[in-house]
Amino acid sequence: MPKSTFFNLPEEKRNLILEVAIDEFAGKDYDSASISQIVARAGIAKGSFYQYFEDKRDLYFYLVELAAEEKKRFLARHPPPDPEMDLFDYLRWLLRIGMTFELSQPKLGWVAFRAIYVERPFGDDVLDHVQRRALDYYRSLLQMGVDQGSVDPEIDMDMAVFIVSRLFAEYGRHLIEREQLSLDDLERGNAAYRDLDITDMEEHLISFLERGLRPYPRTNRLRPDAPGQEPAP
Amino acid sequence: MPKSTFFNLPEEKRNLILEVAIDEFAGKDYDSASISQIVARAGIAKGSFYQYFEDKRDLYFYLVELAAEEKKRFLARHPPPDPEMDLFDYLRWLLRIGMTFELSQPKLGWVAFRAIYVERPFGDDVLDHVQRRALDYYRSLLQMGVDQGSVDPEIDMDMAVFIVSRLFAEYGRHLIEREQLSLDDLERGNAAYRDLDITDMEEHLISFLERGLRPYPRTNRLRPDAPGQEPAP
DNA sequence: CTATAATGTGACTGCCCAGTCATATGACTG
DNA sequence: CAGTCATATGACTGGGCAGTCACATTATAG
Repeated sequence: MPKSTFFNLPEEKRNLILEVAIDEFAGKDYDSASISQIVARAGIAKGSFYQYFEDKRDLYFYLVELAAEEKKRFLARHPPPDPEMDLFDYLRWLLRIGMTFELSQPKLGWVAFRAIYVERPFGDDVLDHVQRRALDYYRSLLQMGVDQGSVDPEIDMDMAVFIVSRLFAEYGRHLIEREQLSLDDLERGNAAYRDLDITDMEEHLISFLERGLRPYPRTNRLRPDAPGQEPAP
Repeated sequence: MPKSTFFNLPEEKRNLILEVAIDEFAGKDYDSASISQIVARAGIAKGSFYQYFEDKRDLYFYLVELAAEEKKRFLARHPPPDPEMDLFDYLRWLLRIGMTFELSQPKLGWVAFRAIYVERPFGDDVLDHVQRRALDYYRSLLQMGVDQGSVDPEIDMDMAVFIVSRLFAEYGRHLIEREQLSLDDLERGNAAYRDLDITDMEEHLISFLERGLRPYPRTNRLRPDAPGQEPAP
């Protein structure tokens, strides 16, 4: 953990340091990320950095935990309208909110992505734990879906968890690359992306998952013009 | 490109250098990968390295192209039994062969993964080109699927390409992590993984894709015991 | 104001790096 | 044999790095 001096810093200075550090660790390996660069860009002395953090590793862990924490907080701040809703409506919400987060703080997203999928410079249980918790979350969602009757019980649960978690995790980066969005612009709120097209794409993704997961004799919720099994209102 | 001296090297020495270099670039960012480490581990002098390659970048590009080339060759060496087969049978074959490759040369896979999804240290058209070709390949497959009637034409093609390509790309690494396989053991052919479970998982993945992509009034090829629409033989 | 504690500083250490180059070794030619 | 060319070598250069430390500055307390 950072030292108390770091948390005593005026908020603006603390945020600047974090911003610069996130930028550094978002774009580079742990080994390549440079404390010298961070202090230079944040306009503080090398020595000061070591008043705030034990060492490079300390900062790194803090950033990774920050990423997990911020995402959790963000989701909590935008709760689903109805916790009892159908699984696929829930997934739609989760994807929407997740993408809003990813598109507003893409660099934190990269820090997390690197830590989970690219490198674990310290072997590290913490990351294992964060990742496991995320997977368990998806698993419990899907299990609820099975119980609700929204997910075909014949589907292999491990595979379903893999598919949903990876697609959700990849989708943000895919979008950013596809639309050639600049991470800096996104963070500053300057990026002009077409919300309409994007929610369209999310719809396609959810629709695909629904086709893949819902039991066969299904109510075709996705083509409301098609003959369904629901009674007319 | 490497210099002619590199290709004139006795095969064994050349392969050792490549092996060590792949290991280095598989585990680290371009910036962190160390020529000094490579030459030390390969038992050659620093100066010799620069007889073989222009510079670090030269080696890096060569490795990335090698990865693409090797994968292409591997696929060509294991052609599908029937090029006219149903899309999902074709995808099953593609996944099977792709995974065989990924599990026998996981480090090359990592080099490619880093180059495509993690970092482009040189802006680089080459990588764009490789990636685009892969995506176009998936796209043409899926388009053929639509023409065959195996893929619902209502499905958004971009989304389908995204889903199939990412899941196929992620599946190998997922498997390796899940089964805690050691990359070194895999490369040496020492890893004991249970082929049975793995092909089971592949079946689950293909089955999911089929559910998600095939048109609705579908012949249920995946649960042959379920009532289908085919006439009894 | 003075004394003490907390915070800020940047020159410095030892280390590793990519890339160079003068020199050495070997291989082939006449 | 001598001469020429290709290849091998490792000490060396300049630069970046994480982390340290003696000292400077600022805040707090008595």
